[in-house]
Amino acid sequence: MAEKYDHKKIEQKWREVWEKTGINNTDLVSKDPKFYNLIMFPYPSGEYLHIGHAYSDMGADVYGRHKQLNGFNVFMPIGYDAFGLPAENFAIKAGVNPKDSTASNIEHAEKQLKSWGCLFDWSHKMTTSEPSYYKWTQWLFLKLYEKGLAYQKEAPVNWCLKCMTVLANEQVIDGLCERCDAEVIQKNMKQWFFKITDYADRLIKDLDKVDWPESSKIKQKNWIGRSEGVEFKLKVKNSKFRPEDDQPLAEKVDEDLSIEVFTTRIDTVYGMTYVVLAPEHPLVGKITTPDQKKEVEKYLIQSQKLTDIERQSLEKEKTGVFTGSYAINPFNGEKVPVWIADYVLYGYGTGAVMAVPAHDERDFEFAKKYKLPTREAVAPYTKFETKPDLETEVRDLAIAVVHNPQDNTYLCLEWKTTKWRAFPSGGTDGEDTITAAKREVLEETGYKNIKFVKEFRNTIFEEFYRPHKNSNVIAHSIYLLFELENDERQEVSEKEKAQHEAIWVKEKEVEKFLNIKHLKLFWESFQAGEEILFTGSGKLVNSGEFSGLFSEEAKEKMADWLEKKKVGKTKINYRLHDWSIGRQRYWGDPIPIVYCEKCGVQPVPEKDLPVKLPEKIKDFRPKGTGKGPLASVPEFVNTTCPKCGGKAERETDTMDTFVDSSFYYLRYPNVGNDKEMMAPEITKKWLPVDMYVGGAEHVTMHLLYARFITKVLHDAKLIKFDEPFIKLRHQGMILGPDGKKMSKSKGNIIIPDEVVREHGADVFRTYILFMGRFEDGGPWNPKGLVGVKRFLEKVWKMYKYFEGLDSRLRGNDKRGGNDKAVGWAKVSNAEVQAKMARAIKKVGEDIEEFKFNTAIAALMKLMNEMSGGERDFSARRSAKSVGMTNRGVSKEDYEKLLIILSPFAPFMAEELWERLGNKDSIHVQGWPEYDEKLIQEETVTIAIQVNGKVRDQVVATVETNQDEALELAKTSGKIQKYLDGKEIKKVIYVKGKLLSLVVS
RNA sequence: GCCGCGGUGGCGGAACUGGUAUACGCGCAGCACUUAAAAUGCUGUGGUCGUAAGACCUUGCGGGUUCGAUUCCCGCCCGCGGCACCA
Repeated sequence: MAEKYDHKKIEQKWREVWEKTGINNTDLVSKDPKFYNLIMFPYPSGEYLHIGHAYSDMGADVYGRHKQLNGFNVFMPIGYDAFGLPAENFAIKAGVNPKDSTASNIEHAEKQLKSWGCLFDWSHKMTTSEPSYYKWTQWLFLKLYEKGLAYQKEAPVNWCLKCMTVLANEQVIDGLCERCDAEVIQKNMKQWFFKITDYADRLIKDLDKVDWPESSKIKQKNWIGRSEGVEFKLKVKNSKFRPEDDQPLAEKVDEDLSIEVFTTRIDTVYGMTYVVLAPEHPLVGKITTPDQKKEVEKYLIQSQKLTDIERQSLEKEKTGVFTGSYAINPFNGEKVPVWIADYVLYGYGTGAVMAVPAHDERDFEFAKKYKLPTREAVAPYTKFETKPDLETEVRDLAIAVVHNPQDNTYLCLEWKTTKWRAFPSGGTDGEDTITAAKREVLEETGYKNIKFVKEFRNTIFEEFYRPHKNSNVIAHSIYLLFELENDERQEVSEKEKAQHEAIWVKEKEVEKFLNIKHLKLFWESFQAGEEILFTGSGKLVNSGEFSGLFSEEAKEKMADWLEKKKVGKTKINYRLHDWSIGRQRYWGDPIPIVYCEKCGVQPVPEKDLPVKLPEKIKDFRPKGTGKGPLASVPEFVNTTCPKCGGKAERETDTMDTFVDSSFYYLRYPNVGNDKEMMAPEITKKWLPVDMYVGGAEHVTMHLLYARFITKVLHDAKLIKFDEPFIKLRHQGMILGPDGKKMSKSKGNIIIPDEVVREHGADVFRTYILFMGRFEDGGPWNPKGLVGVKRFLEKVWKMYKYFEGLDSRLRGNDKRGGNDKAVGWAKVSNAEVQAKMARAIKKVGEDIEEFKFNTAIAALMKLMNEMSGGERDFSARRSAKSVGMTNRGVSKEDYEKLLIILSPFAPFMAEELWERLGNKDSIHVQGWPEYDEKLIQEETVTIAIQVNGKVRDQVVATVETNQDEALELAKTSGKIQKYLDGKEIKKVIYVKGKLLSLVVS
């Protein structure tokens, strides 16, 4: 029988059989060890499910199937995230009700999903836009409301001009709406928020508990953006104050007015030369002096006009205006001007900052533009190699940087013994630095005529060992630039000569060999004579009682100081904002709140849930009035107060879709339960999720929200765990055949439906996972797919040998009579057994690590080993017709191959399994066992290296020891050639791997 | 700018904990089968030089550590993703 592999027929057949037998419907109460294998549920927004969905689901499915073969009761549920802006926007465009378009989109998605051969349990399907689901979304809202975690506040929110709704920060990309790319502006509105910031610390800390990609953990940490610092108050001199006034400070201080600032660099506070308020800061009006009023108002109007995109654009030059007032630095009592500038954000910290231009890039830039002074407070400190036993002296050091303008080189000393290089330098010992430097140059190098150019004004500390003095020094280094006037030199003393040599070094080399980190940093500024900016940590200077401390220590002491003086305290700030969840749109869960004239804000009682979204609504399009379309449905809006029974109105905002998806994984095992959101027993058994697979783009949104909600429910004692997803893996992106991101305009889209139709799901699955690393994705190559197809067809063809195996042994060589050597033996030969064992191990381990590409490579290799190899002429006739020879493979071997292939090609494996005469499904078999002993190769090839290069290979056993290996090596003619007349100085032996000989 | 990931044959990509770089697949070449083509199978395939044996070179670039580096360290270049005036 030469039946061709017909994927359409086979896949259709098994889809029906599996659906009928319900093989993938998980029995949630059965006792097997459970495995909750979850994919991010699809969002049926109108486009077909794209190749990315297929990639993710297929990878997760292979993993799940492997778990199933290893005895786990695998639950792989499926559902639809159906509410929200994209679905609604799609409906508006199509001119239909979102309910209808969503239904038809789901219908198509379902067909696609079912064609992929995944373990989806359709009996637990759910859709977030159905009342049976969103009842629990509303229930969740009430829980948060109860705990004070859902609240309303007037706040500047992101407002999409096109979608005409509020967006969460996470949904604003580069100042544009994530979904429609329209401009997003800031608007002040009363909004519903979830207090995710209360959980910020735990959301960071608990990342340690989960097995997630490290990069995703880092992304979440950065997104939350915790920063430790201090908040402190600066008193403001009242508005009548003039800088020209020279009154005692105390008299001028307005005790009631103070500016609170937040900083993470309190160690630089002595470098503060001005203070900046954000334009929206409430103090702006109070402290602006009459003569600055005009200017300030002009500036405020001007900055309001800017959109967020413009304001945040880095190219934009910083602008600001002086208020006329001054603030007092509590540390030194100094008065510094207060400015207004829009580079300070009102939404972060206190909306005001202390400006330290010497140590902050933004302040530096601003100060430069407005000619504000700069003051150094922290000096760089570098520790080079020192000798621990020696004493360390502290001294001022004059360092001479002598430039030769003739050839643009610099004068350096190279120590003879250590090759240590440095500029000529010497202690000043109270002497004038220029004189000291000149003297050192003369003594050490002999150059007589050098001209002083300038001194580098920043302090630099360096700690190092001086070979010429055999001592350690902490140097307060003063760099001086000289120019060489002429070559005139005097004789250098013998003592100096013996130690080092004067050399001229090219400009580029200077930075390189001196390896003086901080000088390098400043080299350009130094040459240009510019002021420098140092943003690192170091040793404090010009900082009163704190001078001499290192930054870290100073931060603590200064915070203590502030606390003692009661003007400040340590404070932790987050970039993360509370989650704005209200949407002025139709297609979402109504927020279960009513407003009563008498009782105020009232939550809808649990028993009245769900608050149904009215289905018959004339116009569901957004109005842009700040209120959602539900506001124009009186039957919805008008209700009675749950408390007093009086007249009341419903909240007309709907919830952000991310609320729906923040708990869906909890709901899956509870589908059908309309009494409670989570039944304790089943929830305890199935959660948390064991493996979660989905795109990395959800790290800062969905995954963060889901973790937050899980923690809230944990704290409410509704669940025992506080992390929802134990393991997380991301799929990479599948690119078009041209290596570019797939897009309609580029015309490089691969449609999953077409791949299934043309090649079948098995080829699709196997190819897409073979392409490259799962987390990397890569370009889709139709030619590469051919290779995978060939491989599967080979597996298919092999079946012919086993057809009717029970009645007659295949391949019995009728002519030669030597069935063992050439035929399909009943008992497979040892070689095949060993290769099989290795493949079983490798494929299993690789799937476990999501290394599907190498697992498939191992399967291909096994197939080649089982079918290819030496030419078998006795079987030639069959080799011709079926395209392969053989190596003595038994039916059992073939079955094992099918089992380990089945996660990748579930349809074909099932079909062949059945054809071999098996009654039950291949997918409920056990992962084949193998004998560990067979894994070990008994003979190994040992590489022989001579002086690091492989020169020959010898065959040995795993047991071969170093001496034996050496003997073997010596017998090799190739090796002898290299050993001839030489002495073996060193032998390194890695058992079973290589022998490395060092000869000379 | 900051954070993260990556750079390996003609191409997609392998490589344990520092131990024979290029597994597996594509492509290409030769052979077999065929009247022929396709399909299939077998063999070969990093580069340069060489008739050959072989030699030398090779994991983005430049240094370093090591008997030995794709792997570790230092300094760069390029690509991708995220954040972006967060004080």
